[in-house]
Amino acid sequence: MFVIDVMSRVPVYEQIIKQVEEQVLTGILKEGDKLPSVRSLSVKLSINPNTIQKAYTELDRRQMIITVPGKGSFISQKAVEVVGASSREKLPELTKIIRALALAGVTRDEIIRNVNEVFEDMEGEE
Amino acid sequence: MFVIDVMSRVPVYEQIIKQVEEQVLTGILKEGDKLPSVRSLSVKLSINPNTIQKAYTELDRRQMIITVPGKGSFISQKAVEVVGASSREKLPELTKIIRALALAGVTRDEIIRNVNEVFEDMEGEE
DNA sequence: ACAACTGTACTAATTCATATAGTACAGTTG
DNA sequence: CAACTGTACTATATGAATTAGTACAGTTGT
Repeated sequence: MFVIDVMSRVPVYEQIIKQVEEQVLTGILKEGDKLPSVRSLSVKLSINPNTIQKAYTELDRRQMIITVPGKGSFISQKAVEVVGASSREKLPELTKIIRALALAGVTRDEIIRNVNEVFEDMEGEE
Repeated sequence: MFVIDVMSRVPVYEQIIKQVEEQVLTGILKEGDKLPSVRSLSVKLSINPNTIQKAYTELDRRQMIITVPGKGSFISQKAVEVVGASSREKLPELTKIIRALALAGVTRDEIIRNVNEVFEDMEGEE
């Protein structure tokens, strides 16, 4: 369900958040789907429960999931909308990377080819 | 010369390295240019000299600069080549961001428009 | 009612990279 | 010789991330 790299400089709780977002976007996780419980996931990943809880608390704050005490945490109805909006905020980041690549001598055609490849790959997956 | 954000999660020494790389790529820094001395830069930026030294040591290890004990640190002849090569390694990162944007509903046209804008802006600057 | 699950809250301790502080040594410049 | 340059080293401090442990409360199924 989740793959954690404990050596990464990205905090574990952020890795979890990111992977939930990705799986919501790709449709792996849909509205109403239940996330693993804090305790069970902590066992599966060999991560302290508090770290998992931190991720879940943040996901709940963003309204990506709805947590019901005693029942569990579930993907919210607004999840796709929320993560879609936050992803759009990455457009400036895209611009920065393109600039860096361009300065390094990567051509416009090369980048556009890359863009097209990504879209074609994704259409192939659907 | 350098702008440091001490609140950033990116370490100060990495910020310095990044800005030297950028300035080499944009031509602000050219072969033979002298970097500020470790001590003077530490005063300018109000950063501990050891932090500056860490950045310079790493730049030297990458052969971006050549340091001459007693004289100073200078942009190397290989600098553009080195930073260009490392920037190319960011192509996979570009792919990841494009995927995320695409999943979030950003269209192919929208992204390609962004690519073209960046290149047109850069041509305007030259 | 009870056992086994669920989320939540809280304090304390630990770990680690980053950054700071201070000192010392050696080469260069004018 | 004074004032600069880079380098090396140890010790300390800081703060985020993580771990550890405990406790409380709601839900589920038998």
